[in-house]
Amino acid sequence: MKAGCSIVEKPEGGGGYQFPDWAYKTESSPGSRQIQLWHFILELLQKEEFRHVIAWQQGEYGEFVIKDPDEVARLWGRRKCKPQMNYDKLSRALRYYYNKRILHKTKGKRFTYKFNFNKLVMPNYPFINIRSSGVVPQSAPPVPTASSRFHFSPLDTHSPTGDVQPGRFSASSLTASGQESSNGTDRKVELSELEDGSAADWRRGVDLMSSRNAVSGGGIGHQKRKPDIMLPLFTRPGMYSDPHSPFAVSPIPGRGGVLNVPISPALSLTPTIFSYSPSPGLSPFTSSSCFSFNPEEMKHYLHSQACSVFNYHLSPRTFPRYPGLMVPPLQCQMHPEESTPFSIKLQPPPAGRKNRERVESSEESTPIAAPTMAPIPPRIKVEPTAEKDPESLRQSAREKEEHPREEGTMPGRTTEEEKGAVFARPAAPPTWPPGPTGTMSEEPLEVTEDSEDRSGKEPSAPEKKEDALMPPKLRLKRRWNDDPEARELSKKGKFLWNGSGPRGLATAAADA
DNA sequence: TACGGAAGTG
DNA sequence: CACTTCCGTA
Repeated sequence: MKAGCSIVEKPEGGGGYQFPDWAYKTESSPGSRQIQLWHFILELLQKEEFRHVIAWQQGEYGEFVIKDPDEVARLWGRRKCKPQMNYDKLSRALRYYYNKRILHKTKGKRFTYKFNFNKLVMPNYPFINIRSSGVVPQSAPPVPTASSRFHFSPLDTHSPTGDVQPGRFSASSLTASGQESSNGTDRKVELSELEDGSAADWRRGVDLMSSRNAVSGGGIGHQKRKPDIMLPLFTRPGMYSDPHSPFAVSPIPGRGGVLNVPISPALSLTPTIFSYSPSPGLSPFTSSSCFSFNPEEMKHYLHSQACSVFNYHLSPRTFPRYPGLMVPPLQCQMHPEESTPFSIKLQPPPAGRKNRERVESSEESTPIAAPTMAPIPPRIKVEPTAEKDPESLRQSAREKEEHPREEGTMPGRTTEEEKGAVFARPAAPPTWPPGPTGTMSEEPLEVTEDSEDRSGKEPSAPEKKEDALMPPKLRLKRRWNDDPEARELSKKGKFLWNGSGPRGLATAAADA
C-alpha cells in the first residue's frame, strides 16, 4: 500500500489528461524519475499562488527566497510523499545542489538561494532568454544568460504533434560573436569540464540529441561530434500552449515551444532543465516568439551572458541529458505540487533509516490526517497555500492567455526592450519589467523586500581567468558560490572552467 | 541558520 | 542517482 500518498490525480476540471507513462520518463531515466527538487522549486516559483511561500528575489537573477520554509517543505513532502519532510531535509537536498551547481546559497540572506540558470538555461535556450521579463507573473529573474552557441537543430521530426518546423534554426551561422564557429566549438565542449565526468554527461546528452536530430533531420551531420548543442525545438503548430506548463509558455504560437517544454512534473527529469524557462514567469521567451536573432543581438546576448556567466559559472553538468524534449503535447494541467500525473510512488513509511522510530508522526502511514496541512485530504490536494489548486491552474492558464498578447506584441520588435532588460546588467534590476507591453498585472508586491538586493555583487569579471581549468575531482567539491567562496576557492586555484560549455562565453566576455 | 558527512532508500 | 534521514559542527 503505498497508496498512501496518492496524490495523483488528474485534473478533473481540466479534463484530465494524463500523460502517458513514457512521458514521465525521459530517455535517460532508467526507471522513471520523479520530479526533482529543483524542478519543483521552479514550479513553485513560477506560480503565483506560491508567492508567499517562495518567490523570486528580484535583485538577482535566479535568486529566490523561501519565505515559508515549512510550507515549501511540506509541499515538497507532499509531492514526494514524504510526510516527514521538513525544511531541514529539504535544505539538505538543496545543499546537494551546490555541488551540482544547480543552485547555490546566497549567503547572508536567509532562505535565499540562487539558481544557476546559466547552466540550466543557457545552453538550452541561448538567445531565447533574451527577454526575461516580459511578463512574468511572479518576478522572474531576468536571466541574462544566453549562451554562446546556438544551434538549434532540427528538432526531431518526430514530434508528436507533428509539428515541426518552425523551430529549427541554426544559429551557427549567426555566430554571434563571430567566434563561434561551429566546429571550433566542439572543442569547447571539451573544455573545461570535460575533464570530469560531468562534461561527459553533458556531452552525452547532447549527443543523444544530436543523434536524434541527425536521424530525423540530420541537421548537423555529425552525429557524433555534435557541433553544438542542439535543442530540439518542438514547436507546435500554433497553438500549443501548455496550459499546464508551469512556465507556461503561453499560448503563443509559434515557437514558443522550443523551450517550453513544460517543466511539468512530467518531465521532471533533469532534462527539464531546458524545458523550463528560466524566467519563471510565464514565458520569457514566449514573448520572443519570434526571435529574430541578428548578429548584433547575439552579440548582446553573449555579452550579457558573459556577464552572467561569470557570475554563475555554469557547468554542463546541469543539463544532463536531454530527455524528452520531444514531449508530446502534454497537456495536463497540474499543479506543481499536487497533481502529479506520474505515478507517484508512495514511499513507505519511514522505513528509511533503520526505523529509528519516528513514531512521532505516524502520519506517514496515514496520510489522511493532514498533519500540518491539516484539512487537506491527501488526495485532494488542496493546499492551504495554494488554496486554489484547480483554480490556480486555470489561473495560470488564464494568465497566459492574457499575457500572450504582450508577448505577441513584440515579436521582434520588443527586442530592444528585451535586450534592455536583459542586458541591463545583471546587477540590479529593480523592477524589471518595464514591460514591453506592460499589460501585465503582475505587481511587485513583495518586491519591497526583494528589491533590496542591495548587494551589488557581481564580482564576475575577474573570475574569468579562473576558469581556466580545474582538476577533475575538484569539480564536485567546488562550489561556485558567487563571490566569496568562489573567490576563496579560486584563490586556491581550484576551479574554473568556462562557463557553459561553449567557450563562446568566455570569449564573448572577453570581447566585451 | 547553514553546512556537509554518512548511511540509507527506491 | 537523487534524494531522505540523522547528526555533529559552526
